[in-house]
Amino acid sequence: MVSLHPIMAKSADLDPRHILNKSGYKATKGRTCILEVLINEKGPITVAEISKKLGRNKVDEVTLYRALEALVSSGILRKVDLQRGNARYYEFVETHHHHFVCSDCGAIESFSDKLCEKIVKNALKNSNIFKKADTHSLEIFGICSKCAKQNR
Amino acid sequence: MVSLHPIMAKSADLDPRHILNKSGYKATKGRTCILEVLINEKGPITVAEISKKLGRNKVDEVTLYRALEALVSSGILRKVDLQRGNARYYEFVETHHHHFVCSDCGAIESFSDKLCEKIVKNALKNSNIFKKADTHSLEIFGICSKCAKQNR
DNA sequence: ACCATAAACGCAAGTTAGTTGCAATAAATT
DNA sequence: AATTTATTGCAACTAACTTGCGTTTATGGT
Repeated sequence: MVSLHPIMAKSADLDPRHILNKSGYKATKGRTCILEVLINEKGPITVAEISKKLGRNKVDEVTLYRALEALVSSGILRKVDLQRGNARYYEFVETHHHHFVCSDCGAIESFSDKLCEKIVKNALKNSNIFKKADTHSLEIFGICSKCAKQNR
Repeated sequence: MVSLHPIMAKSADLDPRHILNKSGYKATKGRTCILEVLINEKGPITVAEISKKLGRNKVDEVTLYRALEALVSSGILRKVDLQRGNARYYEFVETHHHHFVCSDCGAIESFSDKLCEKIVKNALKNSNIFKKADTHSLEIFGICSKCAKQNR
């Protein structure tokens, strides 16, 4: 075990191997690289894009799907639907946030708003069958100014 | 043209044929039945479920997909992702609302909250690239009390 | 009521997205 | 270093969705 010089060390919660082990997974070459791609990406990305970014570390598609599913079930990744064809997107969950998506070019802008918690609280209060919320997703769709200009 | 007795008449905005024509579509037997299923359903439903509910009015899957896509593009239907496997859900858009979904059994409870508009407004104000929002989707995920009881 | 026309349809075939079972491999634990 | 158990890759498969094209059908004009 080589210890890194302080300035080189990643904070533990951004180190793929550490994250994997902490959640009871083996830090295999495959999963480490997959998680690394998602940590660096810092935004939603499709399975096909992940595969491409893996480059020479590419894994079998089955392995990729299984890894993603596992990481989602542990809350390390999040699966989001950006209404772009049939693609599902995955993103590393660092802080909870939402997306503003361009329906035309797919540009994504992230945002967060504490009012969301209030809405969830309201929904719980008014619900007959739910007593607790685990998570939520909010996406706003529109046309970005670049596309708006082009389409005119 | 037979005019219906007042008590039999559907309000125009719930009559599939009227809705179709108003948006420039032909009120074919297929599309009329498809839209009828969705109007009666009053909640998100999968393509497979729609097909089953069509019964003897079943249409080819291609026809179904093309009809759904057209109706979504006109804002008559809405496509939602309830994070249940790979199924996409469609629902008739009567009033804007959101979903509280049980991650276990898939039970759906609809709700709406005016705070959402506020969030959209905030997001627009803070955005660098969006000047206008068309629509948004909000889903809350949790375990319903029935499933919570069973799993214990 | 008939005709023209454009939308909508169904079929066949194809693509993309995601899954299952299983034997081989590689982390982690002892 | 040996053992254990998660993870991997392969082959084959299912599910979800799409494209092209010739035929049918609703609708608006005569």
